[in-house]
Parts: sequence; structure tokens; C-alpha cells
Amino acid sequence: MSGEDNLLKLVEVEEPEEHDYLLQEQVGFILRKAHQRHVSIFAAHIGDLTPPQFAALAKLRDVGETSQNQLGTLIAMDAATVKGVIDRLKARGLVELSKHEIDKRRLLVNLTAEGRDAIERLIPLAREITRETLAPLSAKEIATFMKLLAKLA
Amino acid sequence: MSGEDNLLKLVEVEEPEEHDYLLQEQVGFILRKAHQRHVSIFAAHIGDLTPPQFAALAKLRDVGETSQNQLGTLIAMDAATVKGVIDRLKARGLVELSKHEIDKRRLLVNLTAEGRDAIERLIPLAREITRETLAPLSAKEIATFMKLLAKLA
DNA sequence: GGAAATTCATTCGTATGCAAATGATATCAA
DNA sequence: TTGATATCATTTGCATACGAATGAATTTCC
Repeated sequence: MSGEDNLLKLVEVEEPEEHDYLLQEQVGFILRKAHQRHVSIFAAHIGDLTPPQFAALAKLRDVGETSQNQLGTLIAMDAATVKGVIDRLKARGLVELSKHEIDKRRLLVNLTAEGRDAIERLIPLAREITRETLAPLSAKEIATFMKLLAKLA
Repeated sequence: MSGEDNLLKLVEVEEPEEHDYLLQEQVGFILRKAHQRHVSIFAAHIGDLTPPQFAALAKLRDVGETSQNQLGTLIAMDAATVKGVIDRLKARGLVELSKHEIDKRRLLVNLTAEGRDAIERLIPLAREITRETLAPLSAKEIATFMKLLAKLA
């Protein structure tokens, strides 16, 4: 029997190993791919603005003038990231910056007229981006998915 | 009546506008936040490796030696991105590179002994990362969510 | 009132992520 | 066989993303 055992062992060593951890089944990996797909769909519809830049404009439309930091909180960006986004929007004339009269630490951000025009014009495209991103799901699946996704975010 | 109409109009102008497009309800925005949360959980458990770096090691464990490009396809990274990831793993001695004997375009990537030790050591932590990322959901919700997320990715 | 803690913004360094251009090699097809 | 195509890898440029450090201004609290 020991001869057979050795033979089996030799064969097994050459076999591919069993892996019970599969990268492609992990939430993090699939979440990253789903996000990538969304960004790609976004870029196909809105080529001259990134999703973070769009988020900044859309949120400014909602809340009006706010501090750069507060805006970052609202759109889930840390201070370093939001600064870059706002800098680029400012360079394109879509937002304007001013100093807070009372609290001298704060940098106020607001839409320019051009920025307001831009975001109003882009919102219909953004609706289509959302629709296309969710296109693989039925209406009922969308409702379920959004509820669960919100719990994870 | 025209007097009343004017009064109403004046009041309405001062009211905050109704916005039927809400950024915080859009898939793309929540997807980005969910991904951010996952990366944060990942970093709390595995501080010295990023999710993409981990993905490269985990996939190399699965498939063994492959070309850099093929690896990129397997872990959803474009050629430019995967190069940077592999360069950093190589600099840390976790992967080794060699030239394909027949096809001289290809750069083969493989785990080093150290890289194999590292990924085996990290996989239990990765299981915990997955568990913690999905912690807000029940077992049944996890099954539903993963099925729907996979459809979107 | 004043020291300590907090908040806001900036800067630096590192790491994805992707489009576009380039060069080397391989494959396909006339 | 050779000319057109396609593939693999690299490089450059731009845009997030975030930790950590810094400085200025404000708030807290004793």
C-alpha cells in the first residue's frame, strides 16, 4: 500500500492546488469592477467632466455656497482631494471662491453662472448614466440593490 | 387675482428650489462611497499592501506564472496600471519577472517564495475584510446583494 | 483670560486609474 | 513572402484618493 500512496502523492503534487479563496468572488473586487464600469459609462456620456467634478457641481446646486471642507464632507472627499477638484473647476470658471467674512479659515465655494448652466445641462445626461449603469437589473432588482448598497456605503 | 399671483411668485422665488435629481441617491455616487468604505476596512486589516497589490498576488497564486498583460486582464487593470502595481511588488521582492522564451513581447510575472508566503499569510485577513465589509447585511441579504452586484460588474 | 484642543485649508508623497502615443514583436491575409 | 493588423509593454499626462505634516484661525474649557 505504501507504494500506491507514494504514487498518489507524486501525482497530487503535480495537480493544481484547491483554492477556497477566490478573488473574483470577494465583495471588494467586484465593487471595484462595478465602480469602474460606472465611471466608464459616465465618461461615455460626459466626456469633459469627471464624476467627482460633477458631484461637486451637483451638490453646490443643492446647497448653494458652502465652505470647501463642508462640500468635501457632503460629497465624501477628504480635504486634499476636494481641493484639487475645486481648483480644476475654478480654473474652468465653473465655480468661484471667496473668503468667509467671519471665520477667516473658511474658503467659500459657489457656482458661477456658467457653472449653474453646466450642471443644469448635464443633469439629464446624468439620469441616463444612472439608467444605463443599472440597465442589467430589472426594476424590482434595482430597488433591492439600491437598498442594500446604501447599507454598505 | 393678479395681485395674489405676484405675491405667490415673490414667495416662490425666495424658496429653495425643488431638485428632483439627488446626487446622494445615484448609483454611481453610492458605489463610490461603498468602495471607499471597503478600501478603508482593507487598510485597517492589511496596512502594508493595497487592494490592487493584494489582487495581483492572489491571482498569481491562482493561476501561477502569467504575462503582465494577462494578469491585468484577470484582475481588471489596464496595462499602464498593472505595470505600476507589479513594479512595486517586484521592488518589495514579492514577485519576479522573466522574459517569455518564445514570444519576446511578453513579460512573465510569478510569485517569489516570499510572495507566496505573504499571500498565504494574508488570505485569512482578506476573509475577515470581506466579512466586515458585508457586516451591515444579513446572510440572506448578502446572497442577494452579491448576485445583483455581480450583474453590474 | 488664556492654554489646550479643534477645525479649515494647504502641501507633500505615494498609489491607483485611464487615455493616448510609441516601439517591438507576432499574426494574418492577399 | 510581405504588407497590414494586432498584441504586449512602456511612457507621459492628467485626475482621483488618502495619510501625514503644517500653519492659521477658532472654540472649548478651566
